[in-house]
Amino acid sequence: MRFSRAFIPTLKEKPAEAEIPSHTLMIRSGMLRKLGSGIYSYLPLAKKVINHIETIVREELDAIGCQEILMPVLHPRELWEMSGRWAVYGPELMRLTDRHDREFALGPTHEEVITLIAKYDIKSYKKLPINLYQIQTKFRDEIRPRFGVMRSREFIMKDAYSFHKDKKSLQKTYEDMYNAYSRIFARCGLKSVAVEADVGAIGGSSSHEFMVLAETGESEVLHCECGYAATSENAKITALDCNEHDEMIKLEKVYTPERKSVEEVSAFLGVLPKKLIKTIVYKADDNFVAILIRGDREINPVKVANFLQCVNLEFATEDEIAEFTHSTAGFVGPVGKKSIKLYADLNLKFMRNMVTGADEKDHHYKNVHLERDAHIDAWQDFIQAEKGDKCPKCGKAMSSFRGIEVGQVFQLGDKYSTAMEATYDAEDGSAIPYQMGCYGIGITRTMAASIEQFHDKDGIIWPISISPYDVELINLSPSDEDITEFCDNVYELLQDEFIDVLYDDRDEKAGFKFKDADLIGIPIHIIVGKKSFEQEMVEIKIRKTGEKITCAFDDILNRITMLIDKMYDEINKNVT
RNA sequence: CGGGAUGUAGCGCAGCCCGGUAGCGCGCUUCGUUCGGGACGAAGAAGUCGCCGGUUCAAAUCCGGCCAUCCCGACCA
Repeated sequence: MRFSRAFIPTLKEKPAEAEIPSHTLMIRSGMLRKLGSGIYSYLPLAKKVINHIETIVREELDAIGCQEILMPVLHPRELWEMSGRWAVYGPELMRLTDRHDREFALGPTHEEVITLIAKYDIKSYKKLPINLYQIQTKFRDEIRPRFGVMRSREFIMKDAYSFHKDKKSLQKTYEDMYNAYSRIFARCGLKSVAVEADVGAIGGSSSHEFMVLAETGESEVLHCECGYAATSENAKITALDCNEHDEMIKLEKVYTPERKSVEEVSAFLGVLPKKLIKTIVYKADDNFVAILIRGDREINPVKVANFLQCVNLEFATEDEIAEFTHSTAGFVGPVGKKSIKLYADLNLKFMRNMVTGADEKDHHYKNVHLERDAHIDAWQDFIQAEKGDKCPKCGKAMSSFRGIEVGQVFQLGDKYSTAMEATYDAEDGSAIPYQMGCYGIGITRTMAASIEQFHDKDGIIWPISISPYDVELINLSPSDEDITEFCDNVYELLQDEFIDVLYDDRDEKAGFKFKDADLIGIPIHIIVGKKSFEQEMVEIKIRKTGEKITCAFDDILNRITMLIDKMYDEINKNVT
């Protein structure tokens, strides 16, 4: 492609709307334009990257026997009623009504549609297992879209669904998909890790998220040298230090004027935060409950919601606390008889001599022992794992890094097939619900994740495997006929060898072209200028390292081919 | 949804407090000079000042309402 004819509207300045590198660079490099909050157009450079990622995805999935299909975006309400998710999915489901007042959803995921297809057309055990996928635009009405395509309301996703006669078959496909995912991200040139994910209410036996390592990632991943890795939300907690052998002291109410927060109470009473118990009142759907956790730890709302099996979980307001707990916000505590359920974190079970709110303004209790002084309705793991916590597998301290979730694999079991009465006929003629798996990859998010992982102050650095072009050919003297004729020839020579070239033939100054080239981030630049031309040489620059190689005219094709091969070798050595 | 901020030319911004002809830089068009890291000069095109209403002789500017966008939080298969 000649740059003079290409639609690559680069910008010199940082757009006001962008915060993180991938967002800023996608706009500046002319890949992306915003239509509304969380809604973007992908311009030619982005579309080429998307195509490359999709090609890798298709190759790897087809190689393990998946088949590509395309399902509708528009889903009738009745379909979502069948699975029960019209009610459960919540406001994130985009809904609309047609001229006949019939209701629809814009598909955020396709378990319902695919299960219906299977229900009618995959009737025999002889057809199982089968694994179908599509690459398509998904819609999710995120509360707060942000970071460009990283969290948008409309995005491109690859979603696959597998159907099995039993769990063993599902497990096998799950492992195949897991391996295919590892290969896909490796082939995209990305450093990724698979981490244990939340199986929660669905209760499947296994789920993993694939995280691309990046400082700006929204997820914190805890990992251990033994190989265990999980997001901080999903990581299991091992028991914290406990003072169960301390002497138990008599309960005592103390005056704590205006001290509400853990920090304030801790400082005022001169006790460590870990000796306090936080009592957090939640509104879970229409019920009010209190969760107790240790003062120095953060609550994990995912664990709370899973435990309570609720759809909406939010903090109770001060007024609601007053009305439903007969207590005072800031001084809520577990001691005595309660009007709402009390659930406590497991780590508090044997803790002695703790400090809690006294359900009375400006008062706390000291020396609380929950087993003695309160009635706890259930003990459960509620806290968020942190860096430094003990690994649940081997007990060593875990460290942390940040990551971007680009994919997830999931064993669904028979959740949807049972709900939608989707069964196959087994050998003995009985009708049995399918075992199902589902597997997603955020295509557009993967593109952004690559930029987060590989960029510098000048711009993007694409891995060769997903780069919009293989080579950028820069003619520094477009007004010079000999040089231009030479460049035209190099352009054609490379294209004849199926090397995808962006040819900067524009009548611009050298610096201008260099800046654009660095910004766009094509991995190899061929620079043709007067000085080197006279010596029958060109300059080859490696975008990633800045390394410059001089190269004789008749060696160009050879050198470029070698460089491209080398770049692919670098990537492929990480493909297992 | 709670808190904060912003909407003025394609992009980045000033002007608003103190009402009176709508500005700057980049980009765009034309011409000339320049030509290896975002050149220079000259000429030019381009804006219902987010929308609606109010106050006023007069509103980008003051007042009210609405909408949109961004940030923090809550939330997030």
